[in-house]
Amino acid sequence: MTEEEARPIALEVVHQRSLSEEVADRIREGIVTGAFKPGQHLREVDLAEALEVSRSPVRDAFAQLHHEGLVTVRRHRGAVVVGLSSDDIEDLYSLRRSLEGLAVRLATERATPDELDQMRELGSGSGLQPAALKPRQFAEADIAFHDLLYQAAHHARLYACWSMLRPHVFRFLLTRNIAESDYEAIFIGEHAALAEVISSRSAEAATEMIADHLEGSHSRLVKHYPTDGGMGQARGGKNAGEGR
Amino acid sequence: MTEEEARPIALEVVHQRSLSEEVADRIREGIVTGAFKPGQHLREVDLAEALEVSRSPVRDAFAQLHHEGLVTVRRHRGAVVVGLSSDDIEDLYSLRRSLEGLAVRLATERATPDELDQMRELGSGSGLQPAALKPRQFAEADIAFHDLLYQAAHHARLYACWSMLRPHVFRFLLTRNIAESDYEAIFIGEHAALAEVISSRSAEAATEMIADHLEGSHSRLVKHYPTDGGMGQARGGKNAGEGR
DNA sequence: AGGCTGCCGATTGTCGACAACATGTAAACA
DNA sequence: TGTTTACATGTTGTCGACAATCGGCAGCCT
Repeated sequence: MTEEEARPIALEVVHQRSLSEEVADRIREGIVTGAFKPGQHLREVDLAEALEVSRSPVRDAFAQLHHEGLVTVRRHRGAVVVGLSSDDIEDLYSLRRSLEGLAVRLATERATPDELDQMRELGSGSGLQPAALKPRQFAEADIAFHDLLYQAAHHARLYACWSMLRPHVFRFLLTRNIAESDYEAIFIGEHAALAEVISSRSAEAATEMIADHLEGSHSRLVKHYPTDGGMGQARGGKNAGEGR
Repeated sequence: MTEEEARPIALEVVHQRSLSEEVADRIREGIVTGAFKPGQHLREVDLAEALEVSRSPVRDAFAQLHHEGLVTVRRHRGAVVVGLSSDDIEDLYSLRRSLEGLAVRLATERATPDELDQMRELGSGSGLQPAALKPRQFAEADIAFHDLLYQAAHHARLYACWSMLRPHVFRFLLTRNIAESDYEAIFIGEHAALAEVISSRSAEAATEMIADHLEGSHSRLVKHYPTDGGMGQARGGKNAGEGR
C-alpha cells in the first residue's frame, strides 16, 4: 500500500505560473500603483516587447484584468485603464457591505481553528511598525485580513466576487491620503476585535461589527480621498458599464 | 449646431460580435442544456474544427467560461465542465440573497420609469402559456426578470457579480424537475408583486419580498431537484475552489 | 469656408505552426 | 512479480504573420 503516500513530504508545491498570469500581475501592479494612469491606453505590442513576451500572454492578461474591472476593452481599440471616481467608492462599499456581511456569518460557522489563529495573527498587526508609515505595507495587511475572512467563509463563489473587488479596494487604499491614526484604529482595534468575535462564533455580533468596520473604513476613505482633483473619471460615461 | 444629431435615427445598433463571444455562447449553451455533461473534457482542437474557427477564439471562450465558473481550466489539461451539486445550490442562493437584497434596495431608488414598465411587463409573464410547459422558455423569462432587476440597480459591479451567477442559476432551472404550479406562482404571483412594490419605491417592503421570493425559489429548487441520482459532482474535490 | 468622402497608418482579431508539458504505457531492473 | 524509469502520445502554451477594422487626415465638392 504505497498508494497512501507514506510521508506527505512537507514541501511547498511549486507554483508553475504561466506567462499570462505573470504578465497580468505586472500590469495589475502598474495600475494599482499608478504607474499606468487612468485613461491610459495599453498597447499589446508595447507591453509585449517591454516584458519580452509574445502578444498572446498580454492578450490573456488583458482579458483577466477586464474581468477584474481594471481595464475596459473595446473592439479593435485595445485596453484602457479605468478611472477612479467617488461613485466607484460608493459602489465598492455598498457591495462589500453585502458580501462581507455574508462572509462573516459563514466564517463564524465554518472557519477552521487554523484560520482563526491566522486571523488573530493578522488582526493584531504584528510585524507592522506604525512609526514607519508605509502605505503599501499597511494596505497589503488590510487586504490580507479581509481576504482571509472571505477564505474562512469557505464559499468559492463568494470568494470569486471578492476577487473582483480586491484590486480596486487595494487601489483606493494606495491612492488615498493617509492619516496616521487610521491604521492603528483598524489593526490593533477593529480587525483584532473582529477576529475575536468570529472566534467566539457569535454571528449577530460579528455581523454588526463588520458593518461598523466597513462603515468606518468607507467614511475614512471618502474623507481622505483627493476630492476629484488629481485624476477623475477617465471618460465621461459609465466606464465599467459593459454588461459582458 | 448639427452636432446635436438632429434626429437620433431610431435604428438598432449592429452588434458586431467577435468570434470569441460567439464561440463562448455556443459552448455555454451546450453546458447549460446538458449537451456537455459535467466532468466532460472540452478539447480546444475539437471545438475549433467543429465550429470552424481557429483555436484562439475557443481559447478566449474558455477563459470567459472559466470566469463564469462553468468550466475549470488546469494547466496543460484543458477545460472540464463543472458538476452540479446540492452544495452549489446553497452557495448560489446564499449569495443571491445578499446580492439581490442590495439590488432591490438600489432599484427602488434608481430604477427609471422605463425599467419599471419593463419589469411589470416581464413580471406579468405575458406571452407565456402555462399550458404548454416549456421549461426553457420559463427559465429564460425567470432569468430575464431578475436580470432586469439587477440592471435597474444601476450598479456595474453588482451586475458583474450577478453575471457570474446567472448561467449557473439558469443551469439549475433547466436541470430540475418541474412542477406545474411553480411557474404560475412565480410569474403572475411573486414577480408581478415585486415589480409593483419596487415601482412604489418602498425599500423595506421590497427587501422583504425579494427575501421571501428567493427563499421560495430556493426551496422549490431543492425539492424538485434530482437527489444526486443522475449526475452528481463530477470529481471528488471542491470543483470551483481554484482561487485564481 | 464648411462639410462630406475616400484613403492611410495604426492596432487588434484571427490563424496555423512549433515548443513545452502532463499523462499513460511499456520496458528494465531488483 | 512489484517498482521504477524512459518513452510515446496527445494536449495545451506561446509565437510570429496575415487580415479585418478603427480613427484621423487630406482632398474634393457645394
